Amino acid sequence: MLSADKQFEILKSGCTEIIEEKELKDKLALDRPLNIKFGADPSAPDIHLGHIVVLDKLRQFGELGHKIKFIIGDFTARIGDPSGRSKTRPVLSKEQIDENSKTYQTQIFRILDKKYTEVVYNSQWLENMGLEEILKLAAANTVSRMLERDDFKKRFKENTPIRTSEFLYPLLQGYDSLRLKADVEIGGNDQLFNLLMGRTIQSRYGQAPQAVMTLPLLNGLDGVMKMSKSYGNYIGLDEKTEDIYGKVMSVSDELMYEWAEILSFVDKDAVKSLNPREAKAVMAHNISEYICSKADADRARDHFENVIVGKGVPENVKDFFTAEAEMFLGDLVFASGGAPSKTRAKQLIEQGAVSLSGEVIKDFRKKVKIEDGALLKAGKRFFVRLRKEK
RNA sequence: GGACAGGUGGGAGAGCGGUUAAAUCCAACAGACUGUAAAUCUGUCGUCCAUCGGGCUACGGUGGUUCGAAUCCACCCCUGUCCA
Repeated sequence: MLSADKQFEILKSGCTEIIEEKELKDKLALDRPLNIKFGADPSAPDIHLGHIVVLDKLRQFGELGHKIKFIIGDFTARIGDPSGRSKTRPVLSKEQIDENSKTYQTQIFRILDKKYTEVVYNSQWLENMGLEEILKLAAANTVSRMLERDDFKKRFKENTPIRTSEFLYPLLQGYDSLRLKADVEIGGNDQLFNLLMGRTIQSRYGQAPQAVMTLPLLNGLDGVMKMSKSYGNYIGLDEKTEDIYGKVMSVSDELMYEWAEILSFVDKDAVKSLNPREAKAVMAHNISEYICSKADADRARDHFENVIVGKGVPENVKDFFTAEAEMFLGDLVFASGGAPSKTRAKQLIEQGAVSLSGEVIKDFRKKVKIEDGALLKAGKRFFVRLRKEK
């Protein structure tokens, strides 16, 4: 193991806050693998770029020889984490949560190594918790302290509902720390309150409080709200590399610089010195490579330059089979999946977004012959090759 | 338990008997332009049939009043405020 000072130096980089720095140093000096806790809420199945900030930090811990306790909050997901919310989260069914946790795991192990990671479900101890225990736990905090939380305060002020159950969430999360004997818990900036609750609970039960480490939140594609599945402004780990690359390219110049600061694997110097167009391409490549692979990232870049910038045709175009000899263009666009409805197809066509074998057609009622191998394009990104069904 | 306010399209938020598929803003999509799927400008933005145009569905739910309802009435469900 590296010396405590060395470890601390590595771990500290990129953090927003460490509580307390001295405590963390002391723990590292114990010279044993520490229990590093991270809780994930399986209310949405997709891991996105925003999660990577934290996952990357966990990876560092793991590689330094510590043990990652990756909690799937399957039980707490039934309450819904109020953090950073302006609304009560929708409560999920058990089935949905199970489903989500599965996809979750396959995704996290693309970044974390199984050798230092242990996955635990908090339903293991929360499911059969007795009322007596719950009451004891609930006594660990006061209503006014709960209302000090910014998100609760806001909702309270704006008269949006706060369920009593939501008050339990941080307490249960703190209880998780107790059960896992967590030495350190890390999470996003918005988790600060929940993380600190772990310390409170641990102390109350006579356990040494965990050190807390928070990492910056990544703003989503819109550049305004934090990246989140429910806002639809995210880049998912499971997306096609072409889409990941493209989404990064579509980010505003401003957001690009923000991301470059936060994401450790982006070549900051290059991004700062190049012009925005080039800088964004570098960042898009860095991110694609981190999530997928170098080969995929290269392919995505070529695709982008060729198809989007050069208005060319992608290499692998899907086939659309039909037995018809001729069709109305509008129907063709709809049937081939180029538009979600016929009305949409019509609109696309009238806007000049549809072309057949390179020729733009603006008449959605035009009967077009289905020629084997003809290329249909609808909008910037939809391509399909027509095939005659025998 | 009582009094009051409110529930509108992906989100925010107008409308309060017909001229409203429903203002406006945001998001989304398309086109132009460009250094980019940035920015900017223009357009589109329920759905089905129809190349004019015409249906159907839609304003928490169910029923009702009316020639006609998102708009009025009744009951129900949900949310907030104040009082207890």
